[in-house]
Amino acid sequence: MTTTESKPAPNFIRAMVAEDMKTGRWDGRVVTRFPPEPSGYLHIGHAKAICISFGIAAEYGGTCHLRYDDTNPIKEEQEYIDSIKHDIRWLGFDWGEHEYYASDYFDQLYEWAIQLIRDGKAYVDDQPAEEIRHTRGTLTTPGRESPYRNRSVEENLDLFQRMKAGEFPDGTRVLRAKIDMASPNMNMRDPVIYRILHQSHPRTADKWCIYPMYDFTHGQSDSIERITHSLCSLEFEDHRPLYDWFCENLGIYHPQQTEFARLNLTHTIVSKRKLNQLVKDGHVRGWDDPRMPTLSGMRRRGYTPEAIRNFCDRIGVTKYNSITDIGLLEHTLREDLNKRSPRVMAVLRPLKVVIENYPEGQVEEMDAVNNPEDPAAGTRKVPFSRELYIEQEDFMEDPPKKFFRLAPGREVRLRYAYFITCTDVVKDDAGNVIELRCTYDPATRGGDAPDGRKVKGTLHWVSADESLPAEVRRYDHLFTKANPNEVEGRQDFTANLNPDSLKVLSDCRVEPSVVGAEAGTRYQFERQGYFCVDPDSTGEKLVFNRTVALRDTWAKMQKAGKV
RNA sequence: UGGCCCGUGGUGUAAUCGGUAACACACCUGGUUUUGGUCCAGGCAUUCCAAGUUCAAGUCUUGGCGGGCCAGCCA
Repeated sequence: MTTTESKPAPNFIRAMVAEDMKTGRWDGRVVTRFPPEPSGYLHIGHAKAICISFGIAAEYGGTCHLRYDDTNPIKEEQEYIDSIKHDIRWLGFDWGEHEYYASDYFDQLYEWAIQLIRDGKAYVDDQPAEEIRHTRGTLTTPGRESPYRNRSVEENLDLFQRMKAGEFPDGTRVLRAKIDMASPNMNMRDPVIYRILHQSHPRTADKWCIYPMYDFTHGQSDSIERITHSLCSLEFEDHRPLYDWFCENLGIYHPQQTEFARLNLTHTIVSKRKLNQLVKDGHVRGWDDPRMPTLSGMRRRGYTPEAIRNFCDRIGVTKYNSITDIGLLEHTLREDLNKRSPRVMAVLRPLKVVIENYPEGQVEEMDAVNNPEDPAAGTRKVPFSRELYIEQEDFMEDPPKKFFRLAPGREVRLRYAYFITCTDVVKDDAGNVIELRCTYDPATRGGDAPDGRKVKGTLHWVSADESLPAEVRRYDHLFTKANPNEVEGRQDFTANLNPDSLKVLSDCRVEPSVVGAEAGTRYQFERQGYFCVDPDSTGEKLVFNRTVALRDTWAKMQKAGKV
């Protein structure tokens, strides 16, 4: 298998790790982690994070842990835990033995909470949520201290233990860190670190009715696992002081958190909440709908892990909030697919062609190259006969100057077969072209004219009788606008959903060589694009997803009005 | 009128201790071609602005301007 694995460009994180290795800051260790919350499916944005954390660890012979940040049982499910593992493996990464769950640390976390209380650095607050919100202050004004802030250690200990014992209903009390209600950083204004949630957990079942918050879990989990470089996205920058505060005040091993910008892609949404909404509201067929930017959707669409990894290597890593052109993703996809996909001929919108001077009942087996990029892929036979199908858009009755395809009186080449000339056009009562009458030149067998005459166009085709029926699902961007969040008035991002993101072509014909192809098999349909077999395929009818179209200079010319 | 972070071509990135802007995508030209694909050649930026330091500034300093994030008992 030929693939193009590009090297990741230098970036500030790599530079930092290289420096740490040089100075021996972590005794030569590199331990990173990928910490998903199992509350949804992984998407292309996660792929970037995965490539960074797993990639850097691998580069330095270190390890990258898979750790589920499962501290909120209200949102988390086993289904997500399973899909996440599957997707990371598919992407090509391996966490080995290092599969962890923050929930495995709940006992330790509880002990640390007790420690903070004993040290006078945490207290139980009886204020309701609204009151806590009110007294937190605003971005420009300091917060007010809770009246419960100075309870005795004994009372705090007692209350916290009773919270754990299930004596209080949800929302009635929380444990807060005692830091600084006047801090300009909202995260430091006595953050809530434990809340009461009488909710069964996918892993710990009903053992707990209090659950630690992210801030009280993440850094400590990193610490327990002796992570060296805790790489996360920019929105956690403001949380780093808190991360550091817990490590310092607990007196535990202290990893380095470093933030980078998350991926934004044009015409795409990468927000778990919004992706969830698309699924729940039925805008797409599920998490693995081929239009979704989820790894499962992209897999079903026909993306290769290599293409995604290459993409991630090329977008770089910075602290700048950028929006990457989805064209780059499509480029790395084509680049990979071009090298590995066997070529095949398929007609998506069939137009019948009858070769009048070709013997009735005769079928010839034409030799076709499987992959011009890979001689080792060999050749195959494609049946040719008197009645064929070509693409409707490959014929024009009154073509513009630069149209190189078939038209009345024009001669073109049928790929790997013969030169044919259109002699007549058959129409229905409505005036639609329903059939072409043509003649062929027997001397051009294989596609070359012995007399050296040239044709401008080469068309793909299938034999009417020998070809197989198929359905093709043609996808376009899920959102019409480059920035789907750009809406007017009260609209939300769904207002930018592309009504033509899925176009089903149900009367397609494919050459017989693909018979029985298994779901996931990829092909290039010559002159059209890359396609893969969808699991919806049946014995009677293959269903294909268009992974990505070939570059189409002709379409571009038409669009630019240069025709 | 708080704090933190960021600002290099249309886009995304690169540029060792300051040394005279590189790569990719996109776009435009042209060439090759039995895929209007691939491939090949060429074109496309005075680094947000303004001062300052320096022989020399994308890199350092100061001041502007612009953008992002933060007021969940989400992560």
